[in-house]
Formats: sequence, C-alpha cells, structure tokens
Amino acid sequence: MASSPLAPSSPSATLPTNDCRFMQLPPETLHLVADFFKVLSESSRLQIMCALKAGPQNVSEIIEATGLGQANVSKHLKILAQAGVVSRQQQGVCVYYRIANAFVFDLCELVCDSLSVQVQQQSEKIASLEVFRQP
Amino acid sequence: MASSPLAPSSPSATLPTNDCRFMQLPPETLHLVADFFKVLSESSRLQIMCALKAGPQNVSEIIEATGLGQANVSKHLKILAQAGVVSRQQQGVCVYYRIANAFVFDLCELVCDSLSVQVQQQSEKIASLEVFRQP
DNA sequence: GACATATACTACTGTAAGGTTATACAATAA
DNA sequence: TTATTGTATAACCTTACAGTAGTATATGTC
Repeated sequence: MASSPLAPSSPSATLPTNDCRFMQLPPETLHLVADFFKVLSESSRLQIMCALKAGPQNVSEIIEATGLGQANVSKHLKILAQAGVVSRQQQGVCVYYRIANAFVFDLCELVCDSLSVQVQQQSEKIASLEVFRQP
Repeated sequence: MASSPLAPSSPSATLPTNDCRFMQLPPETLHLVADFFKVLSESSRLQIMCALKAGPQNVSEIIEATGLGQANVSKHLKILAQAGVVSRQQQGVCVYYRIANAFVFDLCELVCDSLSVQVQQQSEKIASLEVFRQP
C-alpha cells in the first residue's frame, strides 16, 4: 500500500467531509437506491416505459406495443408499480397504466447522453488508429 | 452519431412523434441503457463509488473502506471500469481507481430525491390512518 | 345463468450474476 | 534469483430473476 501521491491518506476513520449527500448514505439507503436502479435495468421494462410515454395504456395495448408475453408484461408492470414508476387504474375490464414518475426519463436521458459521449470517444480513438492501416 | 447518437430512426411502424428522444430508442439502445442501470443496481458497487467520491483510492483502501472481499472488489471494479464509471491507473504495485464520470452521482441524487418523496408520501398516508386507531 | 375477455397468479426452467476460495500474475524488495 | 506484496482471474456454489405455460379471478355481455 502506501506512500502515494494520489492517495488522500485517509482510511475509514476520518473521511474528509464532502458536499455530496450521497456519499454519507448508510448501507440500507444504498440498497434502496440500488433496488431502484435494478427496476430500470431491464430492457423489457424500459420498453414498457417507452410505450407509456405516449400516454396511459391498458395491458393489452402494452402487450401489442412491446411484443412481450402477457404474463411477462403483467409481472413487469407489478414491479414498476411497486417501485412507484407507474400507477394503476382500473376502467371496466381493462386496467390502464401510466407513468407516475416522469423523472425516470430524466435518468434515461442522462444515461443516453453519457453513453453517446462514450461511443463518440471510442469512435474517435478508432479513427485515430486508422493511420496504421495498410494502404 | 450525434443529436440522436444512439437512435437513428424509429423502429416499429408509426409511433406518435414525441418530444422525448428516449421514446423512440431502438431495442439495442434500450439494452445499453438497461445495462448501464444494471451496473448501478448493486449496493456493493455503490459502496465502492461512495468510497471513491472522496478521491482516488487503491484497491486495498477500497477493500478497507467497504469491508468487501478482495476478489469481489476486483470484480466490481472491473465492471465499473468497463462501464466507464471509474478509471484505472497503476502506480507501482498499487492500482488507483477514481470516478471517471461524476454524473453517476447526479443519477443517485435524483433517485434519492424521488425515494424520499415516496417515503414521505407513504408516511403521510399512514399518519392519516391514525384516525382509525383505538384510543 | 353461461360465456368471452382482460388481467393476475403459480410453477417451472434456464441463465446471469454475486460472493468465496484458491490460484495466477505483476511489481518491487532483499 | 527468490520472496513479498498488491491485484486480477478461475472455478465453484448459490441465489435471483426473466420468460413461459397453464390456471385462476374478475368484469362485462348475452
């Protein structure tokens, strides 16, 4: 370990106080945050969210829009509802779901932006390697 | 790949046009986004990120700060590095990791805010039920 | 009442991923 | 060189969960 120019020389004991709340979160809160991210970590659920972005839809419409199986959609909707991402409203035989917390799209946009930057940087790196290609 | 870096054109027939880019993302992009969220969906990795928030640390320091096993930390660091969340820098025998993309903390803050609102709403609901309690 | 439709639930399978132990590799020191 | 320390990888076990098929529970219609 040891003498390093980089290391702030601080083990667990006295971490420098930081402006970011996130840093000081207790493990249980970290779990909550992780669990929320887990809800968004499935492309099928993102598909459903995308479908609902246009407006409330019932399960059958979601099934058609996403191409997923009925049981599968039902399960994912339950997970999304429990996470507070979507809300449920029964209308006769049908059950309509809608986005309950639009901030999830902010999250997705942020990630998209970051990913696109990464992709761009990567393609630039590749482009810079073109020099070494055989003519 | 630029303004719609990841999404060239909408897939299925004619979805209603929407101001949000995210809605029109093709499945493969949704997978990318989902995979990124998956990286953040593990409390152990959030712990590591929290540790690195204070500044660059080598693996041993991260192990001490988080209480995780060595092999485990190494594996998580690899995942974080591949996702572009942290970057790696060797210094002698030690390898220092640092947060490479601070926007992940923005994501976490957003989620924290949302969760706290949810918790508050829930506690208000519970409080309103107090009326029915036996005296 | 019977029947059809819409949604939810249960049981099952396959796969992905976390954690652990042991081992391999890399950089320095002796 | 060999030894030691720090980090990465491999192999393994276990758990969690996505997807599916079948079934159950409404709700509405005849």
